[in-house]
Amino acid sequence: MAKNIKTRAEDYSQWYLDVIKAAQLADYAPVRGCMVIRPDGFALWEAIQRDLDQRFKDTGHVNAYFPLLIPQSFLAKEAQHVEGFAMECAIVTHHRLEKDGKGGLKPAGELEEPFIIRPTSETVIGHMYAQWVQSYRDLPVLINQWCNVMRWELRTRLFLRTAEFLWQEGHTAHETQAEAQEETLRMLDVYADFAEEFLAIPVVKGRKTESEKFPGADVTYCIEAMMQDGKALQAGTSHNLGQNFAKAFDIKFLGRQNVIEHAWTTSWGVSTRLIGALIMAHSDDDGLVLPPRVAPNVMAIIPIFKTDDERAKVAAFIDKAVAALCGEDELAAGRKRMSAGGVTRYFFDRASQQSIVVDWRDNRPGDKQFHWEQRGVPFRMEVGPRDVDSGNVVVKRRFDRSKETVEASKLTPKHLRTELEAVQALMLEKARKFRDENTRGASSYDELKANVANGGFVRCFFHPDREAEAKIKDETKATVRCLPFDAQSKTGKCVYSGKEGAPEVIFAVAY
RNA sequence: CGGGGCGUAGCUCAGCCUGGUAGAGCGCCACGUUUGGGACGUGGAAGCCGCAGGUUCAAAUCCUGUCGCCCCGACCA
Repeated sequence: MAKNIKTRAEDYSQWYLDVIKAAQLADYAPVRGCMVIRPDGFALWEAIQRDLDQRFKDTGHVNAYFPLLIPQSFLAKEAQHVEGFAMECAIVTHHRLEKDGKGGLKPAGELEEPFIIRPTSETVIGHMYAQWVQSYRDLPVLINQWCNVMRWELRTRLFLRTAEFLWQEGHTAHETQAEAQEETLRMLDVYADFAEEFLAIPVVKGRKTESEKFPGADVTYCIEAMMQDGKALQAGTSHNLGQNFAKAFDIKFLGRQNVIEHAWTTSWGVSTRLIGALIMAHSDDDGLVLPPRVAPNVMAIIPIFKTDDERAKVAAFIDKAVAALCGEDELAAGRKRMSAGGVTRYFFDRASQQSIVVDWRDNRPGDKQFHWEQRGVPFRMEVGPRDVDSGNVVVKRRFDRSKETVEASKLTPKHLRTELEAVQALMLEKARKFRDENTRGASSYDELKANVANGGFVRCFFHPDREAEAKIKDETKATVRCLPFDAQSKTGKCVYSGKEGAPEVIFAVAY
């Protein structure tokens, strides 16, 4: 048992924080609510970026960058938007610092119009699109940006909700409502596929209720995931903004019929919150467990030796194994590479930047086992004199802690890839099974209350209604996570009002 | 922003009530013995006791303010 990690049963919140700390994913910053994403945490974000970015490009999008600061007046141009975000904006009111005469500094020039630090970029992007779009021939505009945003949240949690966070926000403008809707759903599918295929997190696609939708959107779609404590986590959103922002920012074009029309826009985003989801969906009481596709290191090799002779023998064996897995060129390149603290790194796959590490640190083997285990590395391989003599090695699988003795000659890239893919599939399957087992129904309000208290998702019929939702949240802590797509045709008797014709919804306590 | 807990070495914490030389375990460094799942011994480095005021001959300790963290709410990706 890990001595630096509380168990999930003991204290789930503490477990989450302990896992992050043990795996060195993030640290608290000196500024309230902000975090430092450490290299091992940032590598996860880079992996997410690489895969998602390709999916965006594959669907025709391009990247650009818009500024961090937004004129305060922009926010006010869309009524719902300002209402949704005003409360959580950080504002820049001054520029320059000057000496305050007491050995310190004070802000000097007050700005004529304050800037807000972007909480999201619909407004500034809308402003620019208005200038770029003149004709229907300029449409669609399909731009994404990777950036940071800031929301002055009252209560923060590493990765799940920090004041500043990293995300991507896609912003598109279209000629017709139908095209915008198609785009909104296309990107929701991109997110859902990504979550399942890459992060091994099963998600429910659905639509948000009026009270949960994005401020300024006509309709918001989302993917919802279940964490191991049964709580829901919104893992991504895609908004059809209708003509709301186009009207607020004058995104107009001359249409095919020679009349001026407003564009139809969408926006969609996922954030570093996904790293929180990754941790809470898969990790265990021993620490981080990473789905192989996300893992920066796919295998850690732990040499075992006593004497210099043994060390040389083991090193030669490991070199052969690395050459077989990563290639001779990479073995040579890896030897020349600077290595931090005795851990040498060899790229197993240059495209995904995933590597195999050899832990030559001057620690005991047991320490190294725990080290890589807590960091979620999918496979660990011990190589000692006994293994060199027998030609077999023991490969340990992080996902289920199983061990396998493998003939060294079978350690080929193909073999490792097959093993990695097998774990990827098993992890998705396990998470899906957990979610399904923790999804219940309810035919009455009492049953809804009882099942929500059990944790997990509750699928039931319900007429979305701002007041009823607020009341239910008050009484059960649960909110409508979405109206799931996979149940849209069915209607039934509302658990709250008793009225017929209610759509199916998912209730859950959410992060 | 409301309620609760807490800021003392890199980490976890004791000391505070009753003011008077700054402590432990883990980690870190050196050396030795070790090394197939978190080793042991010896020696060592390491702290403006969160920050700012106040009371006092004297403050980690008492008082005021402030900042931050964790948990529970409200808000939210």
